[in-house]
Amino acid sequence: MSTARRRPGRRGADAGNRGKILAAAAKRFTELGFRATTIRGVAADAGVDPALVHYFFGTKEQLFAQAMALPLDPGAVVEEMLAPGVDGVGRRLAARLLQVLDETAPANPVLALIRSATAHESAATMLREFLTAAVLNRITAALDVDRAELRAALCASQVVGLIVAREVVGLPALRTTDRAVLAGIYGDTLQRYLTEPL
Amino acid sequence: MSTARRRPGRRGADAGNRGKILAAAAKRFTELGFRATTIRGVAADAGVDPALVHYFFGTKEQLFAQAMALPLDPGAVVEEMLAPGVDGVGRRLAARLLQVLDETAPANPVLALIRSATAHESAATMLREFLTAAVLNRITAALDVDRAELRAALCASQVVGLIVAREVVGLPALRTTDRAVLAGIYGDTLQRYLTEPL
DNA sequence: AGCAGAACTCTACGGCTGCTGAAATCTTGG
DNA sequence: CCAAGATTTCAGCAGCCGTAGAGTTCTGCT
Repeated sequence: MSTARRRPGRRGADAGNRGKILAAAAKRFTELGFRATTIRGVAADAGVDPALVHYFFGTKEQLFAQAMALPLDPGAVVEEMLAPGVDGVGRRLAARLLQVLDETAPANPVLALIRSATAHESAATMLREFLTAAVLNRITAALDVDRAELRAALCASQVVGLIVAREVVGLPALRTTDRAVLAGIYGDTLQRYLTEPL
Repeated sequence: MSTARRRPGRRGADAGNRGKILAAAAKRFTELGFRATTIRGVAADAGVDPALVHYFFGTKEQLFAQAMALPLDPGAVVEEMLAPGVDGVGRRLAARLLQVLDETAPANPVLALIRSATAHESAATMLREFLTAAVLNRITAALDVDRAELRAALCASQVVGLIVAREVVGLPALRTTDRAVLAGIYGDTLQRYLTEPL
């Protein structure tokens, strides 16, 4: 039994294999990071020959860039955080982050970048640019405070730490404690990093 | 030229290859994490045949455990943090952490565990136990506060975040800002997590 | 209808990995 | 001084990996 090999050649009009590959790649990259993700594994998830992955997306690095590009679109979130004004922006950030962590666990794209940044320099760069330029610098710029870059970095360090401590290290207290309580605690920290005198 | 292969057989009485292998393994594990470290690479650093690594330490996982066990001995540090009393314990923790990060960069053992925890479950467990049981729980226990486990986890999240943001992501502001300033900011956060009402 | 090209699979190459068994060499105890 | 044991290298197995090239089948245009 078993192999049941499929014949080569073009499939039906809307095979959608390109999309399946992209989805499978995003999933595996987010859960395993760059290095531990294999083209063969992605292809297996998508029900496709590994060579097809290469045919559509080129090298593994190009696949990574394309699979990770889509899930990261923080523009709308930033607007939403800033809309109600400066007061409580830290709290809103923390609450939103915890919500997203719960909803997307364990396949959070930022977590994917963190995992990959370990062994893959370009992922570290993607993550650095995403954290600062795409999210936090926008917030600090809108708040018009001094030492904006430092404030953004402080926030990033607490955000990253929360993600890693919860999802990678798996500290139990961060999983069991009520989300609203955590949002309050971390919100105070972020608010201080953003607007209080340093 | 080159190969200049060495003949097999026992070396001089105090070849010390076992120690060389252990040191090379610790270095590579700390800089690259578990997965990206190869036995062959460790052997090359130690100037030794890869098979000798297996002869001394068994599997790669056993080598990891033995190479990482030594650098993590936080007992004395904890005593030192608590000695002057509760006031300013957060500040002392932050200052000490930043100092150690500077001195050991980029080969910090905790960073090694973080890198490895990505792809290696036992490293995640080691890190979790090290962070909570070996360090932070001792502090919270000595402070006699409520919600000790949560407080320890909060501190761990900020500590881990600082390490990752600085050493893995490489946020510039965290490298250029004066160490004392950072120690003050993070010290306040840790102090709040440890002793303030939540 | 016919043809260009897109989609798809097969096979395979070269390289790297952890790990093993055997042989070679040295040290040490008797 | 010789046997037993410790250390060290060699050679290689089996298994992954990313990637390339050639061949097969289907779609869409004319």
